[in-house]
Amino acid sequence: MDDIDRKIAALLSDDARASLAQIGAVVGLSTSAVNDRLRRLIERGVIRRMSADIAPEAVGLPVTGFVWVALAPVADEGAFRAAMAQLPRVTACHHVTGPWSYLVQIRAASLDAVEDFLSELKSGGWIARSETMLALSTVVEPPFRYRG
Amino acid sequence: MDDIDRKIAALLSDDARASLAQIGAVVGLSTSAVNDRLRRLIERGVIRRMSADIAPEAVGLPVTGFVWVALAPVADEGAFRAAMAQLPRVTACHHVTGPWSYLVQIRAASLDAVEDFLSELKSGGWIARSETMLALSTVVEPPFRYRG
DNA sequence: ACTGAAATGCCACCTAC
DNA sequence: GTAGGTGGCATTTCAGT
Repeated sequence: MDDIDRKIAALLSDDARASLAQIGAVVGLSTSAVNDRLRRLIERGVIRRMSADIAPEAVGLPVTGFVWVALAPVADEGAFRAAMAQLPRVTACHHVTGPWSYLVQIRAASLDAVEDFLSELKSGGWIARSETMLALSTVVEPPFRYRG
Repeated sequence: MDDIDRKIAALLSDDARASLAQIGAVVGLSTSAVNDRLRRLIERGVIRRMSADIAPEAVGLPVTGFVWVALAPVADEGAFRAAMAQLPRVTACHHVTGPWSYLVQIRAASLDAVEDFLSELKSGGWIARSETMLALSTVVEPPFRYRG
């Protein structure tokens, strides 16, 4: 993992369809050398996937919500995590420091859909308490992976 | 934007390097038809970019931080937003409802780097108050775009 | 670990329908 | 939207440094 590997990672982060020749021209390596490095970057898990970044509004998901979750004392934390990982509307879920256990970020079609999500959480019996915030506008946003 | 377009978006979200023929086989369309649709999806901004998803730890950025920001009353909000958009360590920045103005999400090399980021924010004169939380572990994470 | 060249195969594009 | 032909790359491989 040297500077050239990092440069390749940054280039492909910007354009996953860049050819080996194009990358080579930028980093000053032959296509073969770039091919070798790319193979290793994928094998070692440095590059997880090549993904199209979809505009969420364009697929009917204009609402971004942040849900603070305090888990119920009896909750099966593993099951909670598995459930979050499976839901396509959950774009992020972190165990965090501070007064709350988890921060869950979602994309939703509407405020009604946000409410439905909260109902699902509650009916699952996982949460003791929650607090929801909505994004009014977005300055920087990570790529959005549309999982259907 | 019909079901087939959404299917194409989801497929490319999973694998940006899928060929027109592969996509066509799944959605039941000829390569030409897929090509037309793909062109339109990109033109209309539904597909923003094709991007490699990089493992942040692999490029030396293992720490995820959430910084809640209350802007100073005199702060130039436009300048703040421009600054956030420019910083490569800022992975997300949203204007949010609730007691705080902004939620800024960062990736950092270490806790020291998080502290440096907060110092920068304060020295910029933008913020009145802030609160920082750290991710202890991550269940779901959006793709990470490595901007060098 | 990288170069350079050669070959194979595939892919996107175009035309015609 | 389909089907088919074509030209051009991109990836891959290999021998050599």
